[in-house]
Amino acid sequence: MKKAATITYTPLSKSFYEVSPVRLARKLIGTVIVRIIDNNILAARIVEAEAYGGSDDPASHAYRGKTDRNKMMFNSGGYSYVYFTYGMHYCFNVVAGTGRTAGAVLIRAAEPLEGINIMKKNRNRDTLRDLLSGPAKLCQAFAIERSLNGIPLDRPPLFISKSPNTSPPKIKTTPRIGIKEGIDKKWRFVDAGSEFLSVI
DNA sequence: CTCTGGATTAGCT
DNA sequence: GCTAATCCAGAGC
Repeated sequence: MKKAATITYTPLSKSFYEVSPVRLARKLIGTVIVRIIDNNILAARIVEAEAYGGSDDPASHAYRGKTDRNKMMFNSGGYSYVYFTYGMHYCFNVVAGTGRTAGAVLIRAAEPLEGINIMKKNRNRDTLRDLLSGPAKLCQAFAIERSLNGIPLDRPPLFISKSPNTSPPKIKTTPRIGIKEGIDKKWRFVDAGSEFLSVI
């Protein structure tokens, strides 16, 4: 029998997410993403996130309006937006705002806390630092794919919990990664000095 | 309908 | 540093 989790995770309520994507991205650094799968718990502390807006943000999927793929970005906050890219990868976003404008936060990297052996198996990798250090890696480790698009994030099988840490993370902002437009905006938020970032 | 390229990663050079 | 892997949304015709 596997040892029980030593920490109890409580999902953040919807109101936590009803702020702008930029504000939400900052708030999410240090919180814990929790995945329940096959009676097992996976948990990781978010150390890197990027904000994406709506018609004001050319780097956003929602820039050109609502489509079948990006419609979750126009929802009110607290839901997942999972999309497929590069023919082989999924990325996980947290929808932000009240629903009046589009917006979401891409979760780019996290620090493994619990269920590390399952993450290693899902990733087919043994190195701790290589488990969650990128948006597609994180999805693979957490078994996040298309069927989890649009689900609420305040209950299993996937939710986000307040940081277990007492000391708040030291947050640094940088331009977003892997985009061509909107590089002037410093909408990437990282836990400065974390060993588990996608890009240092 | 067809075509292009992407909020990426891994593996090789 | 370079690029294959591999699907589908979005744009153009």
